[in-house]
Amino acid sequence: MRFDIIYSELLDLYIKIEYDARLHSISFIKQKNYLKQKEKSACAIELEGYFEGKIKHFLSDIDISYLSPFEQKVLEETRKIKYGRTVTYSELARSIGSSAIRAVGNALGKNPIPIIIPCHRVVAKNGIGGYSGGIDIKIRLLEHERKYAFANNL
DNA sequence: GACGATAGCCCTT
DNA sequence: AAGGGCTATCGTC
Repeated sequence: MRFDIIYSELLDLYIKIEYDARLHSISFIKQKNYLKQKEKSACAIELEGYFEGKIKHFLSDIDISYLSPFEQKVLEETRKIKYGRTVTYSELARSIGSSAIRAVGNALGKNPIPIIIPCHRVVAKNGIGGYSGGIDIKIRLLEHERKYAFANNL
């Protein structure tokens, strides 16, 4: 398993990206306690593009095979939400043929690959809902996407 | 069984 | 308008 660290000005946080052949996890960290990598993964480059408002969808291969079937379904469905758009927990549940609205929230809370799996685009019907990494991150990501959503292509 | 990143309804300030 | 209680719903632990 290898990892990269990048810095996000938008969030004022470092982001750790763990991967082997496929992307394994993304986590937000306050301090860069690790050495800088010489070579960045494709995913790290994509993420940097994302924070510049240039990248609007990700091509990186992900590995979430160790999660339960339900969780995988929720996260795969979340991946289909387009840049700058939002969907409610209940809409997401319905789209996978379930009425387990709260279970959807739980599954999203376990998302090991935030941003690439855009769980920040899932909101409550009346309000913003939650975010494991901290609600301020969710708000910033959504504002950032609103800002760039209509800049050019999708 | 209890607990949620829900939702809807029905109160009370 | 905002917040609390109650209930339905269902996948995890």
